[in-house]
Amino acid sequence: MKEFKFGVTTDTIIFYIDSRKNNNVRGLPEKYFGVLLVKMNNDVYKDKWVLPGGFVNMDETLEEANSRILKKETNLTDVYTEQIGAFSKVDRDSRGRVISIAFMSLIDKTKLKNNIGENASWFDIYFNEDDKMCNIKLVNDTEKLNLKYKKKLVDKTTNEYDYISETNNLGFDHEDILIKGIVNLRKKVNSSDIAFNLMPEEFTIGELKQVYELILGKKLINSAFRRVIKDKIVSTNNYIKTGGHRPSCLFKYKK
Amino acid sequence: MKEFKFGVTTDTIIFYIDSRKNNNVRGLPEKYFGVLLVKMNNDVYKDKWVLPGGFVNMDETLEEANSRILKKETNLTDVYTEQIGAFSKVDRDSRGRVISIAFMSLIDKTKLKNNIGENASWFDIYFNEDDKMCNIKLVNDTEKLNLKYKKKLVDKTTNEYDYISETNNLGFDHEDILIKGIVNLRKKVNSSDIAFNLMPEEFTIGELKQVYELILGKKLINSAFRRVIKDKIVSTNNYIKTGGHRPSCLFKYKK
DNA sequence: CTAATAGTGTCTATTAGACAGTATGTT
DNA sequence: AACATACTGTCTAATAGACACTATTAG
Repeated sequence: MKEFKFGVTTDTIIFYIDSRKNNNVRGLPEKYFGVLLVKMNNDVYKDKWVLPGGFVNMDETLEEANSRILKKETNLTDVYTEQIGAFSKVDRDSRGRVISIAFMSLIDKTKLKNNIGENASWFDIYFNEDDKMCNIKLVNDTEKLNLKYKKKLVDKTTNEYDYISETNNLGFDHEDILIKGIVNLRKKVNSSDIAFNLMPEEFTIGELKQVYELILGKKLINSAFRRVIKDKIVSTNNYIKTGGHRPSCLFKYKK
Repeated sequence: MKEFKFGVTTDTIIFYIDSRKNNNVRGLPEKYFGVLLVKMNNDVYKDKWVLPGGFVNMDETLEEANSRILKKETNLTDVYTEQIGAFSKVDRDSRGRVISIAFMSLIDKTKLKNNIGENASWFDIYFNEDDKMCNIKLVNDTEKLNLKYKKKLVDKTTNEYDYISETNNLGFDHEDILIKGIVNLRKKVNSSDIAFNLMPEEFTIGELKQVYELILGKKLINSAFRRVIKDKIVSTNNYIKTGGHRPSCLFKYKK
């Protein structure tokens, strides 16, 4: 049957929150938000950074393929994952006609025990955006990638935007996939509890607020944040020292 | 390359609003909400109703394939369409390893000029649901399909549910696809303007409210609805007689 | 007139933004 | 004591639900 000759891949956007010391600042670690990328080495996109992904086997579902790739890259299982969408431009892959289904996973990077592959690297994400554009900086220890998107308002009542990539600093169409993942993550962060998948078991409200701010790319109002979050968390009655001043209470997610 | 042997199809959930006279009631036509199905005739699912769909050609994107199939079934172009998700159970299609990407389209059935294919049929949708289950009746002139879903609360803060199909009255995994489309439509109806894609150019507020009620499967409060909708519509200053009583104003969508 | 549908007004409860103010630790 | 961070309280604006109320027309 002539139609059975598509290649199918999954690509997975592994968003992480990392907690580590900023050398310029005294006190406790800070939070960083980012994404795992791998460097291509055997293709026309040689040396381009891309989202981790791979071909789907004939005997597995898309979700199973995605879990397999996630485990291969991070050695993690039982990770929060959701489907983002299918990408199918005819010339998106030079190896042939390949469609890709993108997934988004959320991990707490501090939980990682095993090292990632030598071609992989964690890139912190920094936003710089306004109503017309969104610039994204992806930064690891040695490299800095600048992605630029034009924002087009598509629905004024819901303030929904289309993002059109104007750069070409990731391989394949992965700039399109990444921005779709970010938009999806931001929407869900505001309307569900998925942010807790990025947190350790116990955390302070200040840390949680930092995570929301990193994802949304803007500062939140303290009292409003506490109000919204207070029904979702439960105190452990343990306190930790933070930043050298008043200790803060550790909370858990109330499921 | 051994991986290049997937079949890829698109399946499209064509939701419609129809306006037609209910024989039991005097006065103006009523609104009906439903979905287009086609009867299989050449497969293991012979005589099962399924969503219209077809194989993606090697030289077209998923979106292009979906538009082609939509045009074939309804002769409509320029229809509001969005991607719903990819479905990939290994045994979902007996013809081989086929994954399907589902789309959702919204049409105003009264705009249709051309007849649909002889294997296709419009099925009105009726909901009967509570917190634990959702029963869906699909009704055309001669047949009635009952779909039953178990509802599982997955996120109490956002009141988000999983729907697990307990019936097998559509072919393939199309019960799964249909419920995902309905959930997606309901979410978007509440947070965007997509419902206007189901309306004619001019409509009364009462008609618009009916459409929202049909999709959401529940009655809305009149004054609250008018408050929310009033910034999205603009009066044409034309009035029509409705139901034999006070005339109502015709409005247009304010883009 | 009555019945039926169209459309308005208003009270209340809930929630978000803004921001002042209090609490408790380190240095 | 000074200051940084944790945390609370309160005013206001916006919005949704509930429901009573008025308006207009057919019969």
